Amino acid sequence: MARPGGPVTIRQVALNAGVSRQTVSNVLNAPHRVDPVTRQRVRSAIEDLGYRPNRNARNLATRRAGLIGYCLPARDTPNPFMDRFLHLLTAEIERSGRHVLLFTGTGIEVYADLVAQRAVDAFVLVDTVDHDCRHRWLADRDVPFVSFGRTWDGRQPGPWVDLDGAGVCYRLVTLLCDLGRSRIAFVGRAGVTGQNLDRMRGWKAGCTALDLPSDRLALAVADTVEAGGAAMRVLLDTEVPPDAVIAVTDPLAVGVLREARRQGLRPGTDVAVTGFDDSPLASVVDGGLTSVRQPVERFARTVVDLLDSANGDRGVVLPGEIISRGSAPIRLTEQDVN
Amino acid sequence: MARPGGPVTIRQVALNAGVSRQTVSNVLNAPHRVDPVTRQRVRSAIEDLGYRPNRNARNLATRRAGLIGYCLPARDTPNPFMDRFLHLLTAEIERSGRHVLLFTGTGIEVYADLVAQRAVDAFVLVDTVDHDCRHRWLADRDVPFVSFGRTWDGRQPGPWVDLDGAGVCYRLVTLLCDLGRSRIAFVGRAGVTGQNLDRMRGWKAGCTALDLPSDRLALAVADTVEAGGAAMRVLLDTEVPPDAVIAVTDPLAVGVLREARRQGLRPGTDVAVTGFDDSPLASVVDGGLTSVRQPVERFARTVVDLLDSANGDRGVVLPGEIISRGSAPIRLTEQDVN
DNA sequence: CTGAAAGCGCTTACAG
DNA sequence: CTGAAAGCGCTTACAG
Repeated sequence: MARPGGPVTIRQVALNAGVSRQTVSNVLNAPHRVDPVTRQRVRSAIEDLGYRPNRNARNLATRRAGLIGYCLPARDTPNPFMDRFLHLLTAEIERSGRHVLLFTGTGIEVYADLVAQRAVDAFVLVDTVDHDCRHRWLADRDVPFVSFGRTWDGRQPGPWVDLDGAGVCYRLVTLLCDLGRSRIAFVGRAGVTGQNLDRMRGWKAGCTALDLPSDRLALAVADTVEAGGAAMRVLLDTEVPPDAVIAVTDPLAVGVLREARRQGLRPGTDVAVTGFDDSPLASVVDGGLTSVRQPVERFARTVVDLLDSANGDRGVVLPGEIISRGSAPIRLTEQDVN
Repeated sequence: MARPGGPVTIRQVALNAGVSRQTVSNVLNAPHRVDPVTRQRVRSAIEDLGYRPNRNARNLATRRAGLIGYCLPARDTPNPFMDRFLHLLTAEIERSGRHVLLFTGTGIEVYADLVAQRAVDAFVLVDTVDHDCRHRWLADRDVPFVSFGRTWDGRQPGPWVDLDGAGVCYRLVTLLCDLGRSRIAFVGRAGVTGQNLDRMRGWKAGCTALDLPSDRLALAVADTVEAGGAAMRVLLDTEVPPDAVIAVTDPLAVGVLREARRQGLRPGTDVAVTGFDDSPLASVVDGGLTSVRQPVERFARTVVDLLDSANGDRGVVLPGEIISRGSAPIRLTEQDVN
């Protein structure tokens, strides 16, 4: 394995097998072109010497990088969901001998730099924001990419994958209604983003379809337990308080839950509460928090599929999975277990 | 920026500046060697054309990769602490124009492959286990690496960084004693690892130094809330139950807390509880969980320092920081706020 | 089927 | 200080 005299090159394999370097290359890249006998001989030499083509040399010749750029942004609060996604994405990309190249800079100049250096073949865009400028910038320069998340601005360039937030919220309303709930509130985030609006839309549509009121709405100022508690305080400070709350994140839901308990309400009984992302919080909360699990494996797989299929501007929405726990003991039907 | 005719090469810069390609290269890599006037002219051309050297070509010539390998292992349970570390490490490495290359395979053959392909310059080893075989393998082949975590087997090859677990546990005992606690228990993990033993050693040493008993010990079978609860049940099922518990992880501490409450004990009052890692859980728990925060910024910085200093087999232990919350309202002194 | 040639885009000694 | 030469280790047409 570890030869003296540095790493093994294609020249040594060629010498060892008694062929030219081109033939070794052909065995690796176009095996059908070389005689089975020669092929076997070369393969033995490769095996014996533990040869692996030098990545940089190969990349230079093929004008590829074998790397996919991924921005790992600074987060004020950890996001286990995104970390899981990164892991699965990395594994998926590895299957084709490529790897993920990580960077932290968020400015477009960082992308420009990576492109100019030919350091990556493509990008996977995450933490997409409304009107994200990266998509257009990359598309204009013919740099391949796939977006995890939408920019919510009409004609989004490039392929993308996202959760069907409206769909799962609609479904939550239906299931909460089955549970006998009729005053279903929604706790979103202030500074309404496309994602928020999407989920809110599903909630509204569900309420309308079932003839339930959809006027119980509170917006939290941050994605924290405290902000969730504050939002719940607002909701409870009305004539007829809600008997169910759909929160757009788990921390908010935990805050809602805590405030409810503080005001003497029994979670799951007096008020049903649901969150999003099925974070570790959800199972640690007393009694458990019902939450929407995102199909993170499918997201990762789909992203790589789109990356490799050059599928134009195709967008894919995937359904969320409702995980029922004590905070909202929803009875799932076969429709919910895909 | 985006020129027709593909990306800008060094040849075009040379033409544009009226010099040879070597001179352009020198301006980039040994500016002192070229005449200030020429240098300025070349720099203008670089600027005008938006030139950035092709990474692969440069790498091939310099026999470097500009990439640091990092294995992102599959986790059954999310680890926000390690994810933070990865982010900080990436940022730190970026400062020198390098990047992190991610992979998921844990077998040594994955490392061997990356090395043979010259895909990375070095590795950062995380999720180190007792008697980890990677360190010796890499050291034997002169592949640079730095370990985050110890192998706990005597002569560990290569530089490493780790938490002073014994030190912070010793300190915890002292502070809990100041709080009037005299029956301080320890909840570790079964299948005792070096990390466990290190922390346990600190706890034992602290108890001994203060003339406190150190016989209250329970081992949890998994790193979960449930296992923590089970361990606490064991500890409470004795003649004189503990009035303080040091748990080696936050999930275990949450389990301890929950079990205590279930048995009618008031956390922070009847029994003080501390955890490790200052995870999001710690601040979400009612009243808050006192926890040991790891100096993750310093870890990342130190790892990169060691990576670049070729500092032989130097090992660095860094102190933990105690974050006091309701579950163990420890009074910190200036000694604890470094 | 196989190999001699050219080239990928840089850098590193080394003459001038 | 500057440039002609050689080389990094591959691959890709293209003759034979």
